[in-house]
Formats: sequence, structure tokens, C-alpha cells
Amino acid sequence: MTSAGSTKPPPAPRRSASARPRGRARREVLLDAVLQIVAERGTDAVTHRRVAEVAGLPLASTTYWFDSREHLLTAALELAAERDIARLRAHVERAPDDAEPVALAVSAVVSPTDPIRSSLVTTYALLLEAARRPVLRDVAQRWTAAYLDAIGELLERAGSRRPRADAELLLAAADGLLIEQLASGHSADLQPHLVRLARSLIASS
Amino acid sequence: MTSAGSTKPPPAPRRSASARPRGRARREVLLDAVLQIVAERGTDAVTHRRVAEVAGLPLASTTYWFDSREHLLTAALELAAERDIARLRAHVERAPDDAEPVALAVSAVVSPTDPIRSSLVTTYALLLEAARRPVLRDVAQRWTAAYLDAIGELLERAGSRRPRADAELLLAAADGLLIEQLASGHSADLQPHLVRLARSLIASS
DNA sequence: CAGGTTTCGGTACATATGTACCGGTGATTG
DNA sequence: CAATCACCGGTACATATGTACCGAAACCTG
Repeated sequence: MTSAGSTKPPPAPRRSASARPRGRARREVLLDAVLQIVAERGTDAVTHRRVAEVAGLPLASTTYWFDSREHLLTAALELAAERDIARLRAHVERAPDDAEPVALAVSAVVSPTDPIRSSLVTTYALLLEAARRPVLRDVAQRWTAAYLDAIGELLERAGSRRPRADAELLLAAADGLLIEQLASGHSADLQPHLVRLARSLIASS
Repeated sequence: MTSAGSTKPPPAPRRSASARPRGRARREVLLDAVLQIVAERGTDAVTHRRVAEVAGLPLASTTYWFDSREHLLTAALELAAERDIARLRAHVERAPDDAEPVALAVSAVVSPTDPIRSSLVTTYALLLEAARRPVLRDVAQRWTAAYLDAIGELLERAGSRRPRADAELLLAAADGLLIEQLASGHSADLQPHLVRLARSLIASS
């Protein structure tokens, strides 16, 4: 359904006019709107008008803060990466020191509690975009590097002899399973499978 | 701009007018064009005009064979899945009976010889589309099911006690590694890592 | 070969979209 | 207090795009 009806009945996803963010805060509100649209309808659906509408801001605000549609997309994806890396770090640091390292590593990647679920499509959309736009490769690389560092350290603590290689396989398996879940629409707890994988990798080194 | 671009160097992907396919063959030519466009520029870039241009056919041919843009995309995904499944089956059947099952399973998934490389982006882009369009889910499910069947059988032959679960992890890891390669632009032989993973899964069951 | 049906392909048109323009405005600074 | 400047937001416009239309051509079918 195109959101634009013949007349404009108040679709009112827009925040109250009094709370309208101003100044630089607007930038982030716009990027949030982009991320939401990407998650719900894909990158195709990211248009200036839709972004402005979802953000509850006038059309021109998108062109004021971002030169072009491409700029809008890349900035949004950078923000997503940044946030997810922060989430990852927090998840690891928040854990008690005596936490089981393998379980911790797995839960950092596929966390049923954290609300990464809705942003997963966005995540993988970014990775795919990076395949086509070299500008995004840096972001994509830092992103996976952050994961590999965190997981690698945990696996090493769990007794892995080649933490980096094991981390790569564990992360890859998690990504693959998640993508398959997204595509099939199923949802099951992936943690047991990934824990088994991690344990068998560590054991057979 | 519809014909040969004035500034553009001869893109000439268009087949000679005499060889212009007619009838139902046209359908497949159009879908090939869609797949090529998705691979090179993403699903955003799939427009009726571009598809027609790449296929070397008039604009109206796209609307004649496909009701809508969405129909064009879903049909293209079905074609890609169908072809890849055929490729997979051929790969497995072509192998000698005494081939090492684990190596065979791995090479079926990440084959350095077959030209799936260029179509990988397309594959994953369409899987992501399936996350958003339920119409595509059937196709996506048959696709992965075909892989799981083939790999599972090989892993069982290699001594796995839970071939299905192991196949799921192996396939997921392959997907994850491939996506990361696409995103980072790197390319290395993934087979050794996946062989190690498969062997350790089998060993630790 | 005649009639009918499918396919073809040029064209038209309403809409969606990117983006520029420009007068306004409100906060900050001197 | 007034000048300034970053910021705001309505509007305009050229282009891209989806899609319908319709006469012509090719292809059957009898």
C-alpha cells in the first residue's frame, strides 16, 4: 500500500509537533527512519518523502542534512553498525566474569533478548550493499572485525587453540542460520546448535 | 537514451536484432536480464526499462510477459533457484562413487570451479527479499532443502550421526563465509576451513 | 489460404521521485 | 537589542518510472 492516499487522513506515525527535534538531533531521527524503512520494505523503499514522513519532518529536511539518497543510505548503515558494535561490547562486558565463555560468545551473536531481531534484515542488507559499494566496505569490515575480536577472545578463554579461525566459523554459521531463518520465516532457538558447533571446534583442535 | 547511449561506450549487451528471441523464449531472456541487473546494481535497479534494455527487447515486452515489477522479481528468483539446484545435483552426481564425501559436500557448497561466484550476490539478495515477501518463501525453502538433502546424505556417508543437523551447520557456515567475502571484497579458498568444520562435527558426535 | 489468436512494439500519460530554490525564523552572539 | 547565521519548510520542476493502449505482425488452425 502506498502510504499516500487520495486525501491525507492522519496516518500520524509522526511525533507530536511540539516534540519535533531540532538541530543536529534531526539527523539521527532521519537515519532512524531510514533504518526502519529498510527493515520493513527494503532499500528500494527509501525515498526522501517516505523518510521525511516516517520521521515526522518536512521533505526538505532530508536534503538539508544529506546531499543525496545515497548519502542517506550510507549514513544510516554506518549508524546501524556503530550501534550494533556498542551493543555487542556491552553484552560482553555486562556478563559476570565467571560466565561460561562459549555460551557467552554464542549469546553475543544470536541474542534472543536483545532487540537485534528487527534490525537483522538491515544488517544483511548492508553487507550486501557493501558488495556493490566499496564505500561501505570499511564499515562492513570494522563490523565483522568487532565480532571476531570479541568472539575470538571468548573462545580462547574457553580453550580454543585457534581462536580466530574458530571465531570466523562460528560467526559465519550464526549469520547463515539467521539468514535462513529470515528467508524461511521460521524461528527457533539457534543457541544450542551453535554451542555444539563451538564445542566441537574447540575439542577437535 | 533508450538506444545506444550517446556518451556511453558500446555497452552492446543487446543481441543482434536478427537473433531476437520470440515467443516464450523471451520470458527467459528477460529473467536473465533481471538476474544480471540484480547482481550488478541490486534489486533497486530492476526497472521495466532497464530490463528491456539489457535484454535487447522493447519496453512493452516486460509488461507483456510479466504483470508487474514484483512478478518480474519473483519469477527471476525462481529461475535462479531452479538453475542452482540443477547445478548442485549435477555436481554431486558427476562425482566418482569413491569420492571423499566430506570434500564432495564442501565443494558442492563453495565450488571454486563453477561460475556461481557472479550470481552469489543475486542469491543472497533474493533470500533477503524472501524475508519481506512471503511469496518467495516457498522458493527459498525448496532451495535450502535441496542443499540440505544433498549435503546431509554425503555427511551420513562420511559417518555423521546427525547428518541433518550437521548439514545445517555446514551450509550456514558456508553462507556466512561467502557473504563476508562478498562484503569485504576479499577472496580466499574457503574449502579447508569448511572441511575442518565438517570433520570436527562428525568426530564430536 | 482465410480467419482468428497470440505476440509484438511504439507511444502516451499519470504519478512518484530527486533535488533545487527561497523566503522565513529563532537562537546566539557581540 | 539587533545582527547574523545555521536551520527550517513550503513549493516548484524536470526526470524516471509503471503501466495502459492499440495497431501491426507473426503464428496457428482449420
